Amino acid sequence: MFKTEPVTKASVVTERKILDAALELFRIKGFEEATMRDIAAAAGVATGAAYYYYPSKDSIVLAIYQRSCAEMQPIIEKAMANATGTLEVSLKALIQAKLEYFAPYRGVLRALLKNGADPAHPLSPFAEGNRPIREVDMAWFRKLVNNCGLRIPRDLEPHLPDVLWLFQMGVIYLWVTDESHGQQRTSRVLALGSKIVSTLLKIAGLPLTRPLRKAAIELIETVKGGQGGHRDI
Amino acid sequence: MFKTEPVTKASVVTERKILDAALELFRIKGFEEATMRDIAAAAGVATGAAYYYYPSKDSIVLAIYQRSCAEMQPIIEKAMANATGTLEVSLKALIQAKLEYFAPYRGVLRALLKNGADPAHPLSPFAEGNRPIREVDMAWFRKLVNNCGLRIPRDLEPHLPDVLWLFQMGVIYLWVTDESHGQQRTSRVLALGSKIVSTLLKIAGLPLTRPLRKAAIELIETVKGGQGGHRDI
DNA sequence: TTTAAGAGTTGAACGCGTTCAAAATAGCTC
DNA sequence: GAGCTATTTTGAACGCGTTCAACTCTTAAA
Repeated sequence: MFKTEPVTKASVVTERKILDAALELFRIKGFEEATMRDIAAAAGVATGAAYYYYPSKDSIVLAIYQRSCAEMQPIIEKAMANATGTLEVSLKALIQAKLEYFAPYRGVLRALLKNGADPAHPLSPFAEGNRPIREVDMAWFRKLVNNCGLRIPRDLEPHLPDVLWLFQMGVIYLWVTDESHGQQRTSRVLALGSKIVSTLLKIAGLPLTRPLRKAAIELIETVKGGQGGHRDI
Repeated sequence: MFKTEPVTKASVVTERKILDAALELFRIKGFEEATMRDIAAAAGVATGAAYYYYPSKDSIVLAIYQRSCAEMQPIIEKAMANATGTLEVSLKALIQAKLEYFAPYRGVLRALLKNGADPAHPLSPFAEGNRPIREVDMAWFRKLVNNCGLRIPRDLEPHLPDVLWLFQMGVIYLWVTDESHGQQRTSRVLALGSKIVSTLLKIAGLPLTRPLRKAAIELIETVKGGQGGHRDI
C-alpha cells in the first residue's frame, strides 16, 4: 500500500530491521515512549531511513498489524477446525483466537485504535485503503455463518460479515482498553455478545421480526454506504 | 476540572480570550492547522499563557465542548417541550437539536472524538473525569423515557440512559465523519435508529424476550463496570 | 572500465505541542 | 507608600514527528 516493490535485496532487509526494531521498542517502552530516533537507532540506520520505508510512525503500527493478520491466518484456521459447533461457539472461538494471538502486543494495538473509527483517516482499520485486511477477516465470518446450519434471511445475509466484523472490532476496542485482571471483562462481553448475536440470528427469520429486520438492514446499508470520504493525512 | 478558581478578575478575562480565539481559529483553519502560537497570538498573549489556563491543546476542545453543552440546555428544553410525542419522535428530536446546535463546529468536534472512546484518556467523552457532562446528557434521556408512556422492564430501566447516550455518541461520531451532502446519511441513521430503539423497547417487555434481555443487561453492566482505568496523559 | 540513472541513506533542520525559569503584576499587611 | 507573597505572563528552549537536500551505493548499458 505505501510503497512500490523494493528493488534490491538489501532494502527489504532494512525494511524488516526497522519494523522489527519498532515492534520490539513498542512492546518494551510503549508506542508514545518509543521515538522514531530510538527505532532508527535500534535498527542501525539514520533517523530519516525509517521514513523512506514508512510514511509515518502510525503507519508502522499499521504495518505491524498487517503482518500480524497474515501470520494469524493458519492459527485461525486451526481454531476454526476445532470449533465446528454452533454459531455462538465458533464466533467466540474465532475472536478469542485473535485476542490470544494479539495478547503480547495489546499495548501496540492500542496505538492503532487511537486513530479511531474514522474512515477518512488512512490509518484507521475502517479506512478504504485497508479494505484488503477487512476482506480477509470478513471472509472468516462469512464462512462461519454459512457453516453454522442456521437459516439466515436472504436480505440480511450479505450484511452479516460486516456486522460481525464490527462486533469483533468492538470487542478488540474494549480489550485494548480493558484493565481488568486478565481482561476478564472482555471475556465476559465476548461470551455474552456471541450468545446475543446467535440468539438474534435465530429470531431474525421469524415473520414477526420482519419490520424490525428491514429497518436494521436499511440502517446498516446507510452506515456502510458512502464511506468514500477522504481527508489528507 | 483542570484548574482551581481564578483569583483575579483579569485572569478570567484572559481565559475567555484564549478560549474564544481558539474556537474561532479552529473553525476557520481547523484544529490541526491552528497552532498554539496562533491561538495565543490571536488572544493577544504569549504562547505559554494558554498553558497556564489549559493543560493541552486537546483540553481546549474539551472546554469548548463543555461550554457548548451548557449553552445548549435551554435549546434542548425547547425542543423537548415541542416534541412530547412518542419515544421515537422525541429521541430523534433531542439528538437532532444537538446536531443543529453543533453544526457550525462540526470540524471542531471531530478533534474531540479523535481521542476516541478510550475511558482512560482524560479528554475522552467517556472519561471518568467527564462524568458531569455525561450526567447532564443522560438526565434528558431519563426524562424522555419516563414521559414516553412506554412500560419499561424494571431491570432494564436504570441502564437506558447509558444506552441511549451511547446511541447518541454513535450518531455524533457518524455525523462528524459524514461527508455526504448535508450529512443526510446521519439524518437517515438517526431516523432509523430512533425507530429501532423504540420498537425494541416495546418488545422488551414481552415474556418471550426475557432471556435475551437478561443477557443484554448483563452485557451492558459488564461494559459499564470497571471503567476506572487510568493512564497518564 | 567508465558512466549515467536510479535506489538507498544520511543527519541537519523545521514546525509543532509543551515546559520552565524568570520577570511582571496584583493583592495585601503594616 | 514599602515590602512581601501569590498570581499571572513571558518567551526561549526542549523533544518529538517529519522533511529534505545532499550524499553514497547499486545496477546495467556502452
